[in-house]
Amino acid sequence: MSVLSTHSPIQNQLLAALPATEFDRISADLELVPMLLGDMLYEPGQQLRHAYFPTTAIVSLYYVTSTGACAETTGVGREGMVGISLFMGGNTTPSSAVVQRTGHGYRLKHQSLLLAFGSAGPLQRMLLLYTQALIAQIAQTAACYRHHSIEQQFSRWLLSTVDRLPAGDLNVTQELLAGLLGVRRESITEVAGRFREAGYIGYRRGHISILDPIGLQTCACECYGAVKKELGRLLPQIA
Amino acid sequence: MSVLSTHSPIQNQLLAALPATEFDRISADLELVPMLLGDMLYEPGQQLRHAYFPTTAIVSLYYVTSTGACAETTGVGREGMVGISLFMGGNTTPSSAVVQRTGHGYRLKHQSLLLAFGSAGPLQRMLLLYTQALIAQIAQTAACYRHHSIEQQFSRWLLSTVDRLPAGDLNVTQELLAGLLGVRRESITEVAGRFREAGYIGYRRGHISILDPIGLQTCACECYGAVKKELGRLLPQIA
DNA sequence: TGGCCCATGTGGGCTGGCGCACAGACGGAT
DNA sequence: ATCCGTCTGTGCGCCAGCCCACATGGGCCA
Repeated sequence: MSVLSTHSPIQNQLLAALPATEFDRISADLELVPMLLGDMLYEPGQQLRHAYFPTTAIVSLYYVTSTGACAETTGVGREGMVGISLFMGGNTTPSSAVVQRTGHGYRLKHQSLLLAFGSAGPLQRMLLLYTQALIAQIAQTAACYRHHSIEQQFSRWLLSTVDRLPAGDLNVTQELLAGLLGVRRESITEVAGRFREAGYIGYRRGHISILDPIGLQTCACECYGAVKKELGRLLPQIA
Repeated sequence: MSVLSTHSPIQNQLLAALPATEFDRISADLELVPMLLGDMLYEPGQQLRHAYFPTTAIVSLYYVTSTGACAETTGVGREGMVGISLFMGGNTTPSSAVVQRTGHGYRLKHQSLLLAFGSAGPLQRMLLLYTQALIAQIAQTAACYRHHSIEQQFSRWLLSTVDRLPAGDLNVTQELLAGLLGVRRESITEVAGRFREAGYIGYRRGHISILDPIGLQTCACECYGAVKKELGRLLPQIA
């Protein structure tokens, strides 16, 4: 099974939503890249050279505090892109981006992106709308961190992650996940145990699989649905 | 003392940073408006008609959870604008914006803003850079909510608020402030008491004045400085 | 097949922030 | 000058989530 036959840029929903003529303008510059768990796409202050459009990979954007604690501000999967600072003008951000699920994506050179963005067509419009959705997502995360329990946040994270997955289970250790959410590993272990007992999820060393999304939704806060709804409002072509 | 003699659009730092020719294109459409404590500039889902450029007023953007709890995601003063969803394309947002400090600002009709934004000049560039700064601010707030104590967050809030003020004290009750930060009123009372004792702030019924910003900084988390630094990096013309 | 590393399970003690309840006191309005 | 509503002070008990320490066991590699 060759790589060429199984991968296509239109697996990324943003790219898929572009009108054909607009897509053709950049398609030659789209470069398929493997994205491996732990790959650091950018670090604070580092100049970006590419924007990434994940297809099967998932990326986490997060902040690191001065004491070393982490907090994921949002995830990016096939519904989005990484590197909005390229067209927003800042070229870099104070946050970090790391691959959270191994997979593939397409990257686009800074120049090509700017060129396409600058022509004020559908691509610009789409990227700005996606950025607005991203803002809503980050803001929702802030409220979620402030008010919701670990159980709620964990459910929310699981649900939004399966939405970004074609299928199958996640290769994530509880340790890593706790790090992303900025909570103790033990707290995750405890909640995960409850969820397994309830039949919502299954897991073994380094793997989590969602068995009952509906059940999970009863545990999640409204943030999951709110973010999804806003993305659908802004970019109805997606999902 | 007439209103005309004491108010000018260039009291807003974004407007002031525009090149003269660019500023002239919109200046005729800028309308001075009073902004009173509690004024709701927009609610979730409500179609915006104007963008606001505060001069002496301060606005809070916040989320309300399904249980009625609030969480401020960011504030906007003379350094920024309210209503980015107008040029981002979504026209509305799931958040709310309310005036937190009485003052004035200039508003600009949706049409005029779009027209100026669409010409891809310095104004577009500036608004996008400001939006990126806003994203950084919201993301930092998320991390802050996750990891920092009420004392740290309170200090941070006070410091970033005085930065938006020409001078003088704040007309804010502890109750309102607790609501914004999404914490108990009693928690604010307690920390405020400690700060007063330390000589950092003074207050009486509904008023807070910052006496020792340097002292407050020793209590604040890095978020205050980080946000300020990022704004300075993206828009060096401002402060 | 055996060994080792790292992910997961479990328990105990601690504390920041919550919820509730009520007392005092400032200050605008009559 | 008085009154009353609202803002501020304070004291409980409570619990989610923290930090720390250690036991167990799965899975990869030699």
